[in-house]
Amino acid sequence: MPGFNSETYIPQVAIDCVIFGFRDKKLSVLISKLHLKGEIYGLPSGFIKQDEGLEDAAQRILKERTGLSEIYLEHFKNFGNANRTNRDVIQRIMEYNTDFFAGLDRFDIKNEFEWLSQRFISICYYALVDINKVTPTKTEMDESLEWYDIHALPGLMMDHKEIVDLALESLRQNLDKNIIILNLLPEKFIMKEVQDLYETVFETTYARNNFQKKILDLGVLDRLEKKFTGAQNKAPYLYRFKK
Amino acid sequence: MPGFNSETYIPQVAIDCVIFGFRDKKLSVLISKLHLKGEIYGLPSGFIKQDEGLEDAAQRILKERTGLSEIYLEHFKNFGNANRTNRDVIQRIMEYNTDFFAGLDRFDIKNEFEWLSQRFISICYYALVDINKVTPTKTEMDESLEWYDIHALPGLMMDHKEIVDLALESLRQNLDKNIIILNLLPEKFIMKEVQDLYETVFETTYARNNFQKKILDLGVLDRLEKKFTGAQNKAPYLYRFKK
DNA sequence: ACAAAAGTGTTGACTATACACCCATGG
DNA sequence: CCATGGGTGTATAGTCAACACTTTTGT
Repeated sequence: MPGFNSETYIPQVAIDCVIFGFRDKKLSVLISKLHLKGEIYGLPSGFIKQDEGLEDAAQRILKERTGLSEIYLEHFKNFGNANRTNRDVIQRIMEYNTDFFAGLDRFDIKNEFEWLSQRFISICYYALVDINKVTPTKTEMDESLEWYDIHALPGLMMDHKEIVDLALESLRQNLDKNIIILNLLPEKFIMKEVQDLYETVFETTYARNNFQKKILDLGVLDRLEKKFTGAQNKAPYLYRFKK
Repeated sequence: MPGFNSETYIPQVAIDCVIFGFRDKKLSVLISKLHLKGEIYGLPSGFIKQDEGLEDAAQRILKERTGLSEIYLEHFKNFGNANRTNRDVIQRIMEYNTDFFAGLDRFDIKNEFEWLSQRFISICYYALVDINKVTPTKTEMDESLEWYDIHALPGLMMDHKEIVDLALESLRQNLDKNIIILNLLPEKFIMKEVQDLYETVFETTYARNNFQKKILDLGVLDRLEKKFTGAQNKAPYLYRFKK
């Protein structure tokens, strides 16, 4: 385990990241499973180094898990109830992993666990990534790090489910205002993919022709060559976001 | 000075509040001037107690300064650059107030100033209050606590000007979505006051009749009795927000 | 030639804004 | 009875969704 202390990290403040990806008409979130026993699932998270800005910390956490730099991310909420701690989770880990901890130095364990069981404020970001570019990379804490359909998440620790729900709500609101959807798509895409994405995020359907008109009228897309898929129908155009 | 330490407060995290009030077609913000020499102006702020939630801390800070409870408030941004400290301000205070500090115990000063000169993350809220109900109340840190027109603020310490600007931007966005404007108005008001408020916040003008229609069509107002002002014109109706 | 799906054009409903008018109030 | 500002109705323009039609592709 890494050395957690207030020399290197800001105490009592954590960053939690809801990383959204989109594929096959499904909106997915990257979820980590701890490599200790007890079936503990949670959002990718980390702490803020003393010599590091908030967004920098989030970008570092994201880079560790996805391999990507300069990810689009948005702060959407702080969580900071007075009784907001990891203690339940840590208790459970201790119970399920007595064998593992038996082999470790008592002082080290005490140190780490004291840090982790503090009352924590979580600064929460959601990130939008091109799922094709991501290679989920486990940290030393993780047994697995995988995409889960946002509607089929495993049970998450602490209030992480609530965090995901709020991230989705926030994403919806921001999608209406800004053109950030591009971050979830590959560089070139067809209009149907944009429509699928919107329909997935908002859980509704749109009329094909009106949707196309609405998006094109935004004036943010360049029309490129056609995409021949082999299907026996008219080939759709590829688009790319203007720079 | 109060005893700052990590037993009672979460270290390296502060709360800054932009408190908005409205009167005479002016949007105002409550600004504190430190009672030490050096002309230091800043937003009402404070720290989070270990046994206190984030919003609770903000409400406490607001109550101390305004006397009001259950104030409408909204978190709009965190500030957390790596080099974000009070050190410049503290340096200036020290220089301007050598006489004051000469009389104090060295250890106490060192303690307080070490706390205050840490690298800080600011959790920023804006609050909307009925300016008539507020009695600005100085804390022991303040020489004055007064309303300033948002367009005639004194020079503010650190990045507090930037915080105010972002609060205003955030307020504008939320006004469009939600009906939170009521928090800036007295219980009973006439339509012109609502229009003045919108025009002040958005720095524009609206057609009187269409504005009235738009607001009434929202269906959130109860029409009350007329308000006779003594002016030689038709008396406007008073309104109140529905519960 | 035909099925499937992409692209475009047209209509009608709804909404927002501009314009016009009438009404109450106190001097 | 007049100046002033408040309240309401109507016409027009602009926006958005429903419908209809044409085009392209591979079998």
